[in-house]
Amino acid sequence: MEQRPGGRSARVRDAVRQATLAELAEHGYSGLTVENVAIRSGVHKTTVYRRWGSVEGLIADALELAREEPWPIPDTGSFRGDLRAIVRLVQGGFADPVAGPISAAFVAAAVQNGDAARSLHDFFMARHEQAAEVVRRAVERGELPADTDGADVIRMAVAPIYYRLFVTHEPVTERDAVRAADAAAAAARAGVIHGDPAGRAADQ
Amino acid sequence: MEQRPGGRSARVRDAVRQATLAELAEHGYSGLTVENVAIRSGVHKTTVYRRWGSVEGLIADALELAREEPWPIPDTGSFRGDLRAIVRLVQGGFADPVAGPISAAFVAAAVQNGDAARSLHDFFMARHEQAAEVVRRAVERGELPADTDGADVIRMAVAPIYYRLFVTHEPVTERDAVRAADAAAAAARAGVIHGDPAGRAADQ
DNA sequence: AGCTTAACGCTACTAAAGTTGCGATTGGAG
DNA sequence: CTCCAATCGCAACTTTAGTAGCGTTAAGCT
Repeated sequence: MEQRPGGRSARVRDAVRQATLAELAEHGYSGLTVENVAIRSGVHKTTVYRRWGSVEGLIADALELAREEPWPIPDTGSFRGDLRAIVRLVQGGFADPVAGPISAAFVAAAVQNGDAARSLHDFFMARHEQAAEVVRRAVERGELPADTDGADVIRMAVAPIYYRLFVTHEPVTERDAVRAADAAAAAARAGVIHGDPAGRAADQ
Repeated sequence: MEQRPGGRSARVRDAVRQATLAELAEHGYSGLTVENVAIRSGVHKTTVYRRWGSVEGLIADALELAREEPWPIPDTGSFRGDLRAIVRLVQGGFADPVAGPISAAFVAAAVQNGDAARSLHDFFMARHEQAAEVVRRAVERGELPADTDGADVIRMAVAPIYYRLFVTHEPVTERDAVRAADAAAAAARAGVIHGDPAGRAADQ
């Protein structure tokens, strides 16, 4: 009756997760197939289908793994510097030949599959909350209005990167990243990205 | 040797295009299949495969149709008003039960297929260029610095909408749209979104 | 150690996606 | 009007994705 997280199941899960990431890095999302993951992991095809259901299930599971590892929140001393560092970290991640395709695959999978979308949603909520730390510090330093919505500042800063990558399919340079960060910083400083009067704290 | 744009081919193409849009509106991108489009259009499955190749090809073609029809660029008298109107138009489009799924399908298809990505790229380049008109007017009125990058202001304004919809999968309210527009306006007014010194006019 | 059973491996099967070859239309030029 | 070639319709086929049934393995408990 009890689960068996300590034994074979755990080994299988790890093998499949790792194979999924490796396949994603090599062939991207459109080249990801259950059969190839099964072969690479040494786990049988039927088993993968039983436990993960589909390609999107594999990705949703890999996302949980990605969510666990924390994020280096910068502390440069200035708000503009922190924000620039965050956005450049995002841009650099997508430019990386290994991490880039994997991250892009997560976004691509979530566009199609509800489970992956939920996983990605949770992932970003955690990221926004972590990154909002730089806004809190800026408020304490008096650089920003007290009612600034931290998570929304992060959204404004990184959104143009994702917009270029996944919507308009334009190239993204480091210069674009810096500009997006500066734009969000300017808007925050102008007091435009303020917290809501009505309770909207819990999104969704 | 010559093409035959006037005859049967044109009829077939129109039928398939229309069937594609209808199927997208009903079942969304994940429910779009070549076979159903073939049945609905009255065109044989093989023919659709030969001319469009795949589901993504169908969408890429439908996109060209969408690109042709022009866009109502607002003229409210103030830059902030114009920008708000544009972003709310985008947000409203995705909220529409008919246009929403179709637009979302375009984005979803482009994430996976190179042809669809190119089509969508061209589509947005045209849109940005058209919408940048509101920035030009604002510059003439003296509301913005002369070297403001019009297309980039539009990008900053609409990016958070797409970011929420297709990346973080958060709900998008009208309030979010207004805030995104105001943030971009504030950044533009602060002179952060300025044109490049080195020639980067031709993107890509 | 021995037992129980959740989880896995394997083969065979079904369903759906996509392809091929050929004969039938049809638009357009002489 | 006649002919030609591009395009389409059609049926059969191949390939790939996903499922079902059943025997086998091994984790965890006594």
